[in-house]
Amino acid sequence: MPPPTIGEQELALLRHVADCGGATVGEVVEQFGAANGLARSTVITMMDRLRKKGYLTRRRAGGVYRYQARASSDELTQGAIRRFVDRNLGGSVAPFVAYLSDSARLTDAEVVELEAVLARLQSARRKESR
Amino acid sequence: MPPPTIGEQELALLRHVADCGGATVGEVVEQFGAANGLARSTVITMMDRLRKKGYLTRRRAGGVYRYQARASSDELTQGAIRRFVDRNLGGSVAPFVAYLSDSARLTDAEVVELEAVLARLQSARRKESR
DNA sequence: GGGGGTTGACTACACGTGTCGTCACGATCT
DNA sequence: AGATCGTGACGACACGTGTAGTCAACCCCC
Repeated sequence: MPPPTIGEQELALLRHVADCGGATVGEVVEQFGAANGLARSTVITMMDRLRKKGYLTRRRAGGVYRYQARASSDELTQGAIRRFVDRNLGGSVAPFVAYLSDSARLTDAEVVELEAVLARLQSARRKESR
Repeated sequence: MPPPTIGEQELALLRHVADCGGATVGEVVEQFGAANGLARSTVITMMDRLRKKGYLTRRRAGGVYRYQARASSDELTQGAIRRFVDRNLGGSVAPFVAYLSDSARLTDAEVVELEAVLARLQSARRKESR
């Protein structure tokens, strides 16, 4: 069984929990729920599904369940990107690189990071071909 | 009304038609349909939905409809990326830059392209700050 | 110890998407 | 003309996701 799919809203919620490093339903409702205009029952349903899909764990703590994400927010994001690239871009990141071309889309910090990434990439290539 | 959503399979089909620069149902079935194991009726349904959503146009040509994509394959891809970045990455491409770090994911050609993109970006920045 | 708020399990419903079958029609072949 | 074949319009169904209401159980405070 491949990892179950995740909807966009589910991913957002999952990431929120991951960022908090664990939270109760009440907390999630207060933060994520309120911010997104979701009813309490909606939040519970989503967390339950996420749990059944294996993305969340929970353990009783003081009469209440405390949920925890299996993966970190970063891992989740990387996974989402991987799926997107595979399924929508045919596995090639070239279109994405083209997307980056629009300078307005990158902040200065991102450009710097991109430079660093590229430098790392280039040195890795050199080593390989040696 | 924002542009109607598109499913992954729909996007793939739409892109196929765009790449062909117009095609009949029969052609799409033969190529895209066969390649993806889809029944003829499935292809027709999808093309019809795409048409109703405004992504495809059609005109009768020799007793048969010939469909044409409104946008080019590239535009579609860029649009899909934009949506993905907005909805799943919170509008920031930083996570994607991090994703690029894994050198195994880029071909040599992509690295070269990335260099070019970065060079363009850097000169644009310089100009801006001058 | 009884009430009122909190918590969680269940059920439910709408919509989009993926997938098909069927049926009627018009062109074709013989 | 009759059999055949491709075409297109519809209707249909399953599943995932987003969203919410209800109801019973539980806990804390007075």
